[in-house]
Formats: sequence, structure tokens, C-alpha cells
Amino acid sequence: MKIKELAIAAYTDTETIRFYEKKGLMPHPPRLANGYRDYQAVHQERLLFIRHCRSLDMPLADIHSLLDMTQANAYTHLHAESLVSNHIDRVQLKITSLQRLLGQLQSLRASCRNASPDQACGVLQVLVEAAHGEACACHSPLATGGPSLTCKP
Amino acid sequence: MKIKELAIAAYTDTETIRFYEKKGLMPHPPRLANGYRDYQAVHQERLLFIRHCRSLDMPLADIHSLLDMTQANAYTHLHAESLVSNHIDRVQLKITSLQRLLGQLQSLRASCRNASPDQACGVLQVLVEAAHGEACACHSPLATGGPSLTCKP
DNA sequence: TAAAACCCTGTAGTCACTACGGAGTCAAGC
DNA sequence: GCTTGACTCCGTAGTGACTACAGGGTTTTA
Repeated sequence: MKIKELAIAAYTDTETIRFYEKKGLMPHPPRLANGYRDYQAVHQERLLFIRHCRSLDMPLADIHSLLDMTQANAYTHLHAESLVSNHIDRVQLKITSLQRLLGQLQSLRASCRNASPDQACGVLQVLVEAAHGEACACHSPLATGGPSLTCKP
Repeated sequence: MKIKELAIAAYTDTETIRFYEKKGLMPHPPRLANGYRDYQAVHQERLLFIRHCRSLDMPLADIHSLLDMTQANAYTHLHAESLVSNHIDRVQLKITSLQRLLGQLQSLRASCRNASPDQACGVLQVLVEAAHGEACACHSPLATGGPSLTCKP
């Protein structure tokens, strides 16, 4: 199998395969006489495994660990589960923070829509006020939890 | 004001300020005799504006546009609102996709917990099955919407 | 006077790719 | 045989928003 065939078989791209090889996630395959990579079914399996994990948004380092575990057969059960659990925690945190963010952005937009046409733009006004340290629609005392990045603590 | 003072005043870091200067978000400030940057209140205001926008997770390019609008005073009202609206759409999409992902990961973990202790790890089993193209807990036909990245189409 | 704390510049690293440049190889059609 | 197009190779640079470092100079504090 040449690289393009493998790419199609694993619903991905040739560049991505070479990238995984460089990063050590895919092994160096044997080469044909002309130097082209020559893949077997085992490579396709491994690549599908990687792509499936990536479809779950797992970092490559985690996928690397999981691949090592499929090779080994010792007490990897708990390790694999904790790896997935940690990933779940990260995703949950991200969702919570994005939901808070969404609320803040909606307040900001509302402040724009509520402004009368002759006024300056509400969005800019609110953002400039925030820069002055005044209470703003999106970060008013009512909004609990505080901002997500490193705005005022 | 030296760079560290400005950093503290804007709840950020000296490196970040220099980074913003390099990217054109912050102006080149005047220098003291020893070459140190010498900031004024106007710089603090601008930096707070930037950091506030970043706390709303706006990309630097959008912040750049907003800063330009605060300078100009023409028909920027609609432009600013559409900028925020687009950002809201992006955040909403991201939340939806993460929620689907969370469900998939939870199925995956459940498949691990349901496996009896003498079996191979459920997580790895499921992921390997996925590599074989079989139905898997996280991407079973029941799970609507399909995977988030470029797993099987 | 010495050490700590600050400042400068420039570069490299993070993550997971993606895109490009410049070259070689192969198969099909004329 | 020749051209065209599709494929392959390798290496490097770009993305976004920083962060960390190296290697130097300056200022403040003890």
C-alpha cells in the first residue's frame, strides 16, 4: 500500500501520516525500490486507532501511551481508564468555561442592541468602560464565576 | 511606568506586553535614557481593553479591529456587533461539539468499567475494535451526530 | 560591593497539523 | 519518445497566543 492508499483507507491525509511518523506515532515502514513507503494492514490498523482517538480529541501524547498499552499487557487497565477520565475532566471544564463565556458575550451584544442609534456603539462603550475599570455588562458583579482568562481577578 | 508596573496594572505579564507590541496591538512606547520602555496611562487603558477582550476569548485579529473602531467614529456600530455575533456563533458551535464529545468519552469509560477484571481493558478493546472498523461504544449507530474530527465519515 | 531584581533583544518551544518549494518517479495518452 | 498529470520524496515555515529561555545590561537593595 502506498501512502495515498493508506491515507484514503484511514480517512486522513498523506501529510498527516508523515507527520505521525516524524512524531513516532507511526513506525518507519519498509520502502520500495524507488524509496516510496510501503504499508501493510498492520499500519492501517494503527493509523485507524490513532485517528479514532483523535476524533475523541485526545492529545497525541495520550494516544502514544494507549498504543504502548496495546503492546504491553500488564496492569494497564487502570492507567487507560485514568487517562480517559482525565480527558473527560478537561472536556467538562472547557464546556463550563465556554458556557460562562457565552453568557458574557450575550450580555455584551445585548448592551449593543439596547443602545439607541444616536449613541456610540454599545459594544465598544462597554469594552472601553471595562478598560477604565468600571462595571461592565459582561463582567458585572451579577455575573458569578469571574472571567475565564486573565482579566481582572 | 516601566513594563513590570504596567503588567501588574493590567493583570498580565511583561512578556505578553512585548508580544503585543511585536504584533502591533500595543504601540511602541517612548524609551527612557537607558532604553527601558516608558508607559503612560493611555497604554494601560489600551492594554486593559485588550486583556478584557481576551478574557472573552476574542482572537487578537478581532481585537485589532475593535481597537481601530475605537479610533475611528464612523459606521462601526454594525461591524462591532457582527464581530461579537460571529464570535458567539463560534463559541456556541464549540460547546455543542464538546458536549457530543463528552458523551462519547463517557461511553468509552463506561465500556471500561463494565468489563470484568479478568478481561482486557475495555477502553483499549473498544479503541482497537474501532480500528478494525467494528461498531464501538463511543461511535455506535446510537450516537447521533458522528465524530468530531476526521474519524470514519 | 555584591546579590537580587529588573530590563533589553532575539530565538525556540508549545499543539496538531497544513502548506509550500523543489525535486524525483510513474503511468497514460499522443 | 514525449508530454502531461498524478503521485512520491524531503525539509521548512506557517498557524494562535503566548511562554520560556539565553545572554547580556541596569538598577535597587542589603
